[in-house]
Amino acid sequence: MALQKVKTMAELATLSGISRPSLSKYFNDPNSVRDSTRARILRALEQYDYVPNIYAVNQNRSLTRNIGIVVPYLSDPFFAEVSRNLEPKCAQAGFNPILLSSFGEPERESENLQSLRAIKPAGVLLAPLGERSDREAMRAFAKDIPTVLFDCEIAGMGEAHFGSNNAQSIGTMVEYLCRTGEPPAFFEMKDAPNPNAVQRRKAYCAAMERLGKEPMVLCIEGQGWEFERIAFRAGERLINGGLLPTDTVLCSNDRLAIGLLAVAFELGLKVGTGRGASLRIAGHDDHPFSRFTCPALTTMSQSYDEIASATLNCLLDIVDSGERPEERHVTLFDGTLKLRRSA
Amino acid sequence: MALQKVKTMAELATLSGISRPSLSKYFNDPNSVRDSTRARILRALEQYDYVPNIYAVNQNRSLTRNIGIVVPYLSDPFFAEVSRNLEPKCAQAGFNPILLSSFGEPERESENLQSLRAIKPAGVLLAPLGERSDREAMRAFAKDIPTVLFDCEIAGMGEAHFGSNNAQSIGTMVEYLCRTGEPPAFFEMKDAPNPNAVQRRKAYCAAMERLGKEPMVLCIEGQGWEFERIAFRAGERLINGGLLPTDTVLCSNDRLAIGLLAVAFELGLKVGTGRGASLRIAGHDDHPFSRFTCPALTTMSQSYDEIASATLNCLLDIVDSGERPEERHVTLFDGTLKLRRSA
DNA sequence: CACAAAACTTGACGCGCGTAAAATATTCTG
DNA sequence: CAGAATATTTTACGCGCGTCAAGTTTTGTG
Repeated sequence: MALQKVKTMAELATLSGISRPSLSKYFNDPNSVRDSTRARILRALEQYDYVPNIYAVNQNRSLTRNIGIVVPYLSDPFFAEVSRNLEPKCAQAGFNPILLSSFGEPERESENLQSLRAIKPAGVLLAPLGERSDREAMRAFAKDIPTVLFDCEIAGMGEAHFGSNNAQSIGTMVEYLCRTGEPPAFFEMKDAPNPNAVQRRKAYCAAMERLGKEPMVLCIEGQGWEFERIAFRAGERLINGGLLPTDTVLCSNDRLAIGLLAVAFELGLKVGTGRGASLRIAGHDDHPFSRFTCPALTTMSQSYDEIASATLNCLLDIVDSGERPEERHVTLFDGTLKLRRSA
Repeated sequence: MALQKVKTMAELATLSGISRPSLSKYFNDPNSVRDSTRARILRALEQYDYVPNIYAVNQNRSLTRNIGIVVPYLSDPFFAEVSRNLEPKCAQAGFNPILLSSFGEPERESENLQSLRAIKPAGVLLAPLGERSDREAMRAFAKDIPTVLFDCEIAGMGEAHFGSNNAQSIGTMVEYLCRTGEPPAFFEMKDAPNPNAVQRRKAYCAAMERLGKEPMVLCIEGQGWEFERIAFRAGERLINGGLLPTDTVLCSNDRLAIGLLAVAFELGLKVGTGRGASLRIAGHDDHPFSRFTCPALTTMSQSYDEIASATLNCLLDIVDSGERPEERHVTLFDGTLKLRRSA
């Protein structure tokens, strides 16, 4: 703790007897100097408290060691979890993650990209808001700075995309629900803020038709990201009005399912598969709270970790190689069925 | 969109006919130049696409316009909400918020403070992990950089503290529960990671004694931040073992209550105040999900917004004035009772 | 209109570090 | 151990901007 503070590299150079360019090389890549030199530097760093001034460093580098991470909503456990996975991995690769949330607002998303520009990041991991995103601004951004999309796909945007295989996961769920009871209706928001929702509806319809059933889509009104509340209100109308076409509802995502479960409970409907139950509800995403709903929610889990890792690795490859891939790759991960009590 | 990109201030100076020092003054504080000059600069900025290089700017400033925000857990809706409130307010005050989450790990918290050091922020808003925080490192940090604590108090640390008035809020809840039914037992984690928990237990005991009741503390085992799961397991044992001393349980926070509600449901216990209900459960925090639990959770709400604003304003005052306050102020906000169905 | 005060321009230096070129030292090869 | 190959040191410049000092212009006052 009694380390002597050293402010500049030049000072450290005179104190340690190592030339400043060598120190500079070392801090840019410790392996770029000879073993013996690295040992000497490490010894010096044990003795003196020196950290390179990041502002001076970045001023002279066209590419910084920053990686921007832009997500639509930090409160959403999916993105909180993804960012948690991402941070240490960035750090380990020698990059500095900068986390920005758009809080569901397209203006905020554009601002985030704008402020990232000022930071000159080596690359950006972007989960776009979706339909409401300013595509033009985003495209311009992705052209200047290597950008990899995850979660939400926007065709042709960025160097690659990583997300969940909605066709597979919704298909699996529909197949399960049909096998074990009445075929499900599909519960979704009309103005879905996210292309995943559209893909999931299509996957639902395709799966139903494949199984020879008539698709039943319950398209509810509602704006914004307060999914639970929107689902609660709509569910109230549907249940009270006797408008549910079947006793099984597959929700486009867990947060809608949580709202629907809440209103079913409040209205005295027993949800589940056992005797006495009059409604089955299933979700999609394996939201952290879904195992604590009443009853616990049957859902499709996506591997947060897998998606996060793959996205980051893709970006790191691009950054390290210094060249953008010619082809844009799309990688989708299969979900797995989480069988719980609600369906 | 056809704006000509201008890279340096000098270039902008020659193009616009305004001297570079004047431009520099303008970018540091638009009001520091004469109205007519400002108008000319603004006109130039409409014509040319210029943004000061933040690295060059910050290199020459001892105090940057960055504000660090360090929270224990971003997945936790309280902090997600606080950070959402904070971001635009920082931006409006001309500061750049940098959000860092410690993900419940003390090492990560120390690393976050360390990396903030490198960024030389004007100030930091810090919600410490609590007991497990590295106090020595934190104190050293707070000595170097103006730091204001929120949510979790650590005596004497930082310039000020803003949090919730646990004595008032728990007192209010205990009083309500006693008035409307059996006196509550208090459900909490044994190794609470946060001083708020300790304060809440004390507040509970004090309130019970004030009302002439015997405090009943249910102290459950469990480590980490997976509160729902911990509460679920412990609740299972308590309920199955018939170990609940009363039909009313006040949980130290909503996430514990959510776990307890889930297990009560699973075990077939009816929770609520109506006839047929055999258990009342109350929480604390007004977690965003608490209105969608089954039944909806009665809890104490804290004003996220108020706490966030007050904390930031305090820091901005310190930063703007450039002087640390002599006295350390502690401000606690009262909670309000959210009466729902669970108690 | 004269004069002082305020704002501006010109010119110059420094911040801490990346990086290039040339000279010197070290390590490796046979 | 000689010679080549590789690392390091020395020296020097530039990055884009903050900021200072001196001189010039503009503004406001009586």
